[in-house]
Amino acid sequence: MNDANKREEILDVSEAMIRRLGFNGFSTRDVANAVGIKAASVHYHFPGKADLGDAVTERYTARFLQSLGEPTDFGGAARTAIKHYVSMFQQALIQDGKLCLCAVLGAEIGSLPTSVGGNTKAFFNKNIEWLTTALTAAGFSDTKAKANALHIIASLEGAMIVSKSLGENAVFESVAKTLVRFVDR
Amino acid sequence: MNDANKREEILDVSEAMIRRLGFNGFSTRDVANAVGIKAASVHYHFPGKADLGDAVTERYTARFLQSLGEPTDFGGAARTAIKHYVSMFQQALIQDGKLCLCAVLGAEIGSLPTSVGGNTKAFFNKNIEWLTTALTAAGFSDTKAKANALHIIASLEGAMIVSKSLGENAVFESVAKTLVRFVDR
DNA sequence: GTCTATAATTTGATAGAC
DNA sequence: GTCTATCAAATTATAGAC
Repeated sequence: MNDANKREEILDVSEAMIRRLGFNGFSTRDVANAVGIKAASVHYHFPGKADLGDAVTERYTARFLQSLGEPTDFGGAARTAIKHYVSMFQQALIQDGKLCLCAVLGAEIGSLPTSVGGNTKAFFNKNIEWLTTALTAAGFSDTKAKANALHIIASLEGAMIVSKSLGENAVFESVAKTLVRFVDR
Repeated sequence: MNDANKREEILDVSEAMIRRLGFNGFSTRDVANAVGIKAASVHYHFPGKADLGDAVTERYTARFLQSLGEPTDFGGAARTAIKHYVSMFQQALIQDGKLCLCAVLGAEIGSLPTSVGGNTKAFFNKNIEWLTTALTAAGFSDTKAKANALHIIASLEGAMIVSKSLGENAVFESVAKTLVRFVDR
């Protein structure tokens, strides 16, 4: 395992822990143990926990946006765009069994390092922009596109939390289904 | 300040801290400082932090359900029932500047004491039941009532988180407005 | 890059005086 | 009920050897 991979491994484990336990629910030692190194080595790669949080949120946002692709690629098909968007969250919850990183961080935004809070905010803004652009391209007015974008991201983030809390994927599935029908009208 | 009030004061401060910082974002010492007593005195009222979490979640759920009233009080008026339900969350976010307690706890459910996680789950189940009953009383089929109930609570919890993260109440207001129109059809 | 060793601080909690 | 005093463990690091 070379350096670059070890760094990525630390990020992988940290992201998983934040999404399962919250930013204040684990220690750098926990990360070290899971990776198989010592806590001091984690601090070599990331001086402070805030730096670790920064790197995790930046990587997560970049990866998420890249997987999303261009919002204009769906042309006039709003339903296709929304289905694609919904499937991104669905995959995270159902396959990985994990919440959206920024749903967790957003819930504890008051106790996050400033930079991590800023990255969380940026994630939401970029997602809203993506959805608004996709819906505008599908013929929605600017006002309706924005309102629908907010509704979609809020529903999905909330559905993940409720679904995970109840231990029933069916909750998320139901909301996702309702959402696709809803936006399609 | 008599005993009963001091206990309530501890609960007030603890609830506020959980809703702002998350369950792992504060210490019993923080609570003691805010109340103006010593940490040992907090432990007299609540032996462990889990007991404190239990009491906060139980009180929150009871108070929330009482404020909600009976779901059948709205008769056939789905829009009135939903508006009332939405206003409960609106008040918390806009006036108190705080998220729903269980939105925060649900996001960090993986690192909560078992009993607190159970109370969080119970809050969601009771809310879903309230909404389902209200919509059924308004003429929705059982299936549609349930699907709408899940959609409503998910949207509101998610909207609070996104809104708080972005520092814009407008996000919540938009989702609330969309939601009332949506359910009304 | 990773280790050992260490340290300052915080945290959750208890014992026992008042 | 609240306090002082205390504690063990955990947490977030840092210094310096290898």
